[in-house]
Amino acid sequence: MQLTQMPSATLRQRVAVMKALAHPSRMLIAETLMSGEKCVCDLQALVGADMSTVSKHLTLMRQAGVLVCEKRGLNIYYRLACSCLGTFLRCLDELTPNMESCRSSCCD
Amino acid sequence: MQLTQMPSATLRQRVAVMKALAHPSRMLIAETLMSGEKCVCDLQALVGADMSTVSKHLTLMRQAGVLVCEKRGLNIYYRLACSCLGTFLRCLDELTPNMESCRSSCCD
DNA sequence: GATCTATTTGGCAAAATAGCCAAGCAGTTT
DNA sequence: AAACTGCTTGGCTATTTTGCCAAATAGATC
Repeated sequence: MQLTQMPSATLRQRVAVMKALAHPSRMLIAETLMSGEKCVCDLQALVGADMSTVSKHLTLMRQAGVLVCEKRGLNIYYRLACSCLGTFLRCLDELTPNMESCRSSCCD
Repeated sequence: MQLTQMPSATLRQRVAVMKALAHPSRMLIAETLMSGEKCVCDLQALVGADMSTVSKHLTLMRQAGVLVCEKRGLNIYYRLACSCLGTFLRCLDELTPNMESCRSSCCD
């Protein structure tokens, strides 16, 4: 692997963000946080996995720069760090209808 | 794992797109294709991996709906299927400067 | 029709990721 | 200060992803 051209820091940052969103539980968390911050226990209830698993997902997303957290009282609240995500996801959702043509190989 | 709420087809589609972009070689391919279509051998030269590896990356991206391909003459040309990607990536790149605060835990 | 060219597919080993349990930890309440 | 609350970390196994090689394929050229 010999990835020239783009600044590698930029590339790594972008890939980290994509990885942070490339999992059903994490995508659901991101979607949910678009309507405002939530504490870890809320997100655990949403995802339905072990608390430790959810915590690890959140750490990953925070380290990628997708989420920010803040401690208030007993709870830790997470929220989205960037607003551009919603726009992108809505665009992707609209892409879905014409998917059949995209999924097939051009050699079929 | 018990992911309620969002239509699961939408969730799966979104996750597939994110996975398709969550790899340095594939992100580089996506970035490159923003300036127009390229054939597989061009992309192999860019990425610097085995041809079969690049081909598998391209298949993954096509199946996720990120790329479309077309055969012309001896070559197969790949291009981006959606234009919204560029906007999102530029937004992410601008996010980078304030990353330090995002990466740290709120409990530090 | 044999050969060449561009690309895909199969198969496998190595590396990365996911998720559970148990244990740790920092504030809070008693 | 003991016990509780909300969350994170360590450790482990199971699953998924990655990337190479070798083999297959489809169309172009000889």
